[in-house]
Amino acid sequence: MTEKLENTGPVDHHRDAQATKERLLEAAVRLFAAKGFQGTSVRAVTQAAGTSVSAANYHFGSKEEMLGAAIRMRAEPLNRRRLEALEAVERTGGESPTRVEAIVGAFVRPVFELRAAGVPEDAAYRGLAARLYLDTQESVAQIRREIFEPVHDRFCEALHEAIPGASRSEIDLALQLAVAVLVHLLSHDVSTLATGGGMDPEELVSRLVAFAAAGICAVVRVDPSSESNGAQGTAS
Amino acid sequence: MTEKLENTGPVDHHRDAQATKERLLEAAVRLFAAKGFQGTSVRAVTQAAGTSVSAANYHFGSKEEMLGAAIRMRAEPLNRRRLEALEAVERTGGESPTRVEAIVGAFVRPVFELRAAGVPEDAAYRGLAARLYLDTQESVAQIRREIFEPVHDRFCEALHEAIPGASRSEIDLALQLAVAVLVHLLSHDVSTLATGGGMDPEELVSRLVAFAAAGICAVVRVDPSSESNGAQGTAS
DNA sequence: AAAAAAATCGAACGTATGTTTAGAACATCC
DNA sequence: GGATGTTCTAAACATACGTTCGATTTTTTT
Repeated sequence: MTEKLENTGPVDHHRDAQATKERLLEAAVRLFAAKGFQGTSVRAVTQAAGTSVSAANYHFGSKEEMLGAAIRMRAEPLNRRRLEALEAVERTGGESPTRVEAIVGAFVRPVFELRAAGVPEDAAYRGLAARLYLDTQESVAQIRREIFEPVHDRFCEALHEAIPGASRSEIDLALQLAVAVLVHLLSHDVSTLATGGGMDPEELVSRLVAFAAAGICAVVRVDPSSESNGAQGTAS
Repeated sequence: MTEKLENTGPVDHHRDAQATKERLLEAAVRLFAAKGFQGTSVRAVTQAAGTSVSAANYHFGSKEEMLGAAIRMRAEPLNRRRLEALEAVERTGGESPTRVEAIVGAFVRPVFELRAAGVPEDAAYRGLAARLYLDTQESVAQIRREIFEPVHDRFCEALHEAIPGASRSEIDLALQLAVAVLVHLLSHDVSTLATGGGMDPEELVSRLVAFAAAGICAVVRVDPSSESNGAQGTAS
């Protein structure tokens, strides 16, 4: 049992205490984010962490469990901040369109504020979270569901209350699409997108929130009987 | 040199003519779509096509080139239909919000109409197109740019004309976010999403178009000087 | 200080990968 | 009908992968 060790202070039990496990986790976050799960070998992670392959399997048992541990480490502070922000929104009232945008903001903004919250290497984690959403491999999808589904459901409820007329499946679709927009921005380098387009990152996030909130409202407002909605049907 | 062979007609050079190459391409589309590029081995493709590994490398030279050929085969009809639909929209006038939705529809709807256009296995290709957008591996990203960037630029121009007040970078961001929404719907099984939510696929597509169009309009309408836009800044 | 447990390492195992090679079947051309 | 080029195959190749094993070092316990 090497599970807990609260005092991460400057103890010199041996050369670098249990730093190996932490170095492995940080290297895992960075590499999995940069090259994906399948694209990253255990050897690449251990090499980046300055240790051996067997050390990784000693601490995590398998590559998949290593990914799970790396994600859990970073996802928990994110989930906490998201729920905090949502509760803050719920305490202050507001009309429907404004409220939707506030809820979306509570979901989106914490991702970009991890550094401010004291969690380092946030850029790498953003990439990892995006990977999590994009990977369709079952073992990865399982980790994703385990970690993000409770928070997703919680935001669904909040949206449902903010948009009383909508059905549960409409809300669910709307939130899924909003998440897709966020993930897209995360999977591409945010700073590149911003500077390339002449926006500072904060403005980029605001526009993302505006896009998603407007989209959600639009999805939900569609009349359930309308069919000829777009430009052309099956024109050829 | 086995490069070109224009006469794809019913010649019976030997037992099944050049059917091997086509069987390889179809198996490649299906498997790459289902399990991604890295997750699909050359052997899996050749086994599904009922041929040998060396046949694949004989026809394509490498795994990457096999992916490229598979994508090109399916992407060209899609691109053609998208541009046709866009031209149809441009011939008919319309005010800004309606016009944006029509342009988005011209981008989105052809993806779901490939079967109607006579291209089989469209479901598999939808998955492959989504993979293309999600994969960050450079060799895959290169194929994506080569195939989709011209069409993307064309739609950017159309949106730019439909929304006169917006800057080029705003339009680019808006279209990227719209693409993200489409890709998300493609990467998950559309029919599953639809039946699970009690919508028929056509309605789902209409809602997707509505989401993206509303989002685009919202992104572009943001005042370039506003900053306190969302719900909370860095509350904690 | 002796014994026990935990942590780490180098090396190996078995398998799977993308690619290459040498040659067999087949069609086409002179 | 033999020469030629195309299409395909089985086998081998070299490498990379995730995991396991035995031994060694370090820390904790007694």
